[in-house]
Amino acid sequence: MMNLDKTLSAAALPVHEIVYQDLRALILFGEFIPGEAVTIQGLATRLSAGLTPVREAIRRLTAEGALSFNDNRRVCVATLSLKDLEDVSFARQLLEPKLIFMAAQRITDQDIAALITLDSALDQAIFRGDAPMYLRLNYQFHHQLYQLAQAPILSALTDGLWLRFGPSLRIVCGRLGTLHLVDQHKETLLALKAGDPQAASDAILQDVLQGMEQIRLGIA
Amino acid sequence: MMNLDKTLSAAALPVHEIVYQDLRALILFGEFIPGEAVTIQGLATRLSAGLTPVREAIRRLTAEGALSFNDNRRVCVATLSLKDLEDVSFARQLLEPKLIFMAAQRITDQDIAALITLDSALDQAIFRGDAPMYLRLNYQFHHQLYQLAQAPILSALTDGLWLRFGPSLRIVCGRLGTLHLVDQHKETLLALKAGDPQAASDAILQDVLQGMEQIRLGIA
DNA sequence: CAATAAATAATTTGATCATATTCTGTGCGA
DNA sequence: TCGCACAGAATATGATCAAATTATTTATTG
Repeated sequence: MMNLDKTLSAAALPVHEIVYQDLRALILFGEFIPGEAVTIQGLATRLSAGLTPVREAIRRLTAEGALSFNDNRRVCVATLSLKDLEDVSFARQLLEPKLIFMAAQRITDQDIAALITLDSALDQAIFRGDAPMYLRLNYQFHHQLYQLAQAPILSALTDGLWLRFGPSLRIVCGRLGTLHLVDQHKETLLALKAGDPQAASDAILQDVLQGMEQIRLGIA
Repeated sequence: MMNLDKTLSAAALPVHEIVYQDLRALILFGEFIPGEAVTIQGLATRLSAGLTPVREAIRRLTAEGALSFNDNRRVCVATLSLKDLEDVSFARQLLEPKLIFMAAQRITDQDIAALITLDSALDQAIFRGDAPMYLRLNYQFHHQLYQLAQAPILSALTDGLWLRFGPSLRIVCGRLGTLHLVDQHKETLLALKAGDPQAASDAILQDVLQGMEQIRLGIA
């Protein structure tokens, strides 16, 4: 007989996978402060899991640069220096336009419609001043495009960069609010609708530059 | 009293760290075949470690793309499709020249001397047909340059790419031998000695292109 | 009877946890 | 200031359970 869990709840993921995703979201969407210490026990309690799965999730996120493993064997949320931010920015400027160019070549009208819906919700979140929701939706907007590019390795690299500046984004929003936020999503969507990969690529580059500049202002 | 292990054997690293480094080297230097299954228990036995540290190392390397986590919850050495190779190649072409440009700006005569020594040993390994040694030294040559760039994030990204094509490199050497191998290390070293970052950057780009092309021939 | 398919048993492997050990930093007292 | 003891935290092991694969047996069909 077919396992009901698999059909209903997506796949019955291992606990270490669930913990990873939860912890990833916590870091990505600003539940932690850069430099904040995290303990295995603390996370196990917070996420209702055992020590081993938490340990595995921590190692994964350490490999991705979201957490840092100190000499003391303690783990803390990675901090982002200005120099680090420049490196992240450099990498995003190279990778993200390429991904969006590829995505634009295979995107369907249905995909575009979904992105428009997402972008509307994003605008509303900004208007409401809902920073956590803004962070989630903005990430989703970009992440969807990465997936459309059908380039797993480049997507993984670019996705991983978000973990580096995720915690700092929180500070940006907290300090400056959300109303001032601007993006190039409208321009990107127009280019996608027009079937113009180069224009979409250019628009995203501007979006990346704006985003990175906002973080620079926030952490400076 | 100070711990003697720390002064003598570098730092008394945790087992999970040692296992990670060992396993990383095994993957990077061709001890595994792409697609080969790895078991937790098998690695624990092979590396004389417990299950938990091995598990942690596996999660780290999975996050880096060296291993892949299947739906079966089994883990195997990642394979590299031609499409994947193109993506890796694209990323290396963008990242590596930048790193070497930065390295060239801060490199010392002492650093250059060390690289020359390394490159000589590399030539000898090629001449002897010692493929494993060639793989190690070639990686070291590039890795040293990454470190000189003083850009931890870009270095980590670029370093991680080696894990993607490491296992395939082995096949290249095994199938084609080492004697035909060519690189642009001499040109790179000349540019470094001349204090010309752009020339060093260009030389490394050629080296990357050659290297990626060799893999393309190997896995095609 | 042979061949294929289905069911079941055995083995391997992964996931998780409880527990013991080791490490790190800190505060106390000499 | 130095050394020692203690508390908190990370580390590591092995046991136990669950899932999946493989091997074996049984049943069925042409």
